Amino acid sequence: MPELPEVETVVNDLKAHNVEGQRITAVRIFWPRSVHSLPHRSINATLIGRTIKKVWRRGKYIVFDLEPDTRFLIHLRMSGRIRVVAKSARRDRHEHVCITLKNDTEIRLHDTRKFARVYIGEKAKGPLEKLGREPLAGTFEAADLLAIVRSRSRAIKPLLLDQSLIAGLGNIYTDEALWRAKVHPAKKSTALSTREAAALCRAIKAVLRKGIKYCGTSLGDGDNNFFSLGERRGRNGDRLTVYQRNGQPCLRCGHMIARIIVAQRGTHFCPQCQR
DNA sequence: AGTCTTGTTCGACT
DNA sequence: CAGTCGAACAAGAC
Repeated sequence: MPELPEVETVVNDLKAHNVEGQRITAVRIFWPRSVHSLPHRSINATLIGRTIKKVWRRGKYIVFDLEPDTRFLIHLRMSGRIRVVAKSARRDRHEHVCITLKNDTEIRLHDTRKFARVYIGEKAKGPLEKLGREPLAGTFEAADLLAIVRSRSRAIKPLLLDQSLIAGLGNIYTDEALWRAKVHPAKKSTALSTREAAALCRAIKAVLRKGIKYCGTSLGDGDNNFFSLGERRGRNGDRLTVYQRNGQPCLRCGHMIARIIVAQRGTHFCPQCQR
């Protein structure tokens, strides 16, 4: 599923497909619940005729800054994918929102599960305001993570997944970061030492950068698997250290990787080196 | 053919 | 209030 590195990959691919600078000429919606707009009828007025000035990422949101001043967001949730295709291309039955551009291409939201959302105009403000720190920002340092883990008393894994504290981590990269930092996913956040918090901060940045470097994680061929534009697979799946490696040996100590449930989430870790 | 699974958000409950 | 738990979302896998 798309987490920070996957969303970053999609943003990079959108830039490579030259959507920046294009004017929006039409919007077609085939599954209304995929769109959050206020009021819903103003979608055309908010988008059509405006130019996409910049595409960027905040947490797991794709942000489209428009000119004149407004924006829309896309959150891919579990199985959402973005396509940029000729507007004449036949619509797939899972393509729920099509945004036509001046150059006769379309940005299409494809989602078998229909959980992905497009936030338009006023509705695009709230989601970004609720987000916490950007983990890859240079200003996000060990001391910042330490302050966050000390500010709450809960298991470290759900804390890392809390988008209002740190924006962009999901199940995959959280498990990867905790393994790398040798921290047990169920350990109480307040019990982390200064040293552990520093290691975890470094681990978070490292696993996210690695994910971006290999254009995201695509596991298997299922419908909720991640693909970027052009059905391009991420190559980070082969490089995961713990996620979905339960039953296989730990790459550090050889102990068998375990799968447990933490905060109702499937969690992969090494019982030997993560205490 | 019904049940389970999946990630995220949100609301209810403790 | 802070944290935990479960529901809802939707469709594919089994």
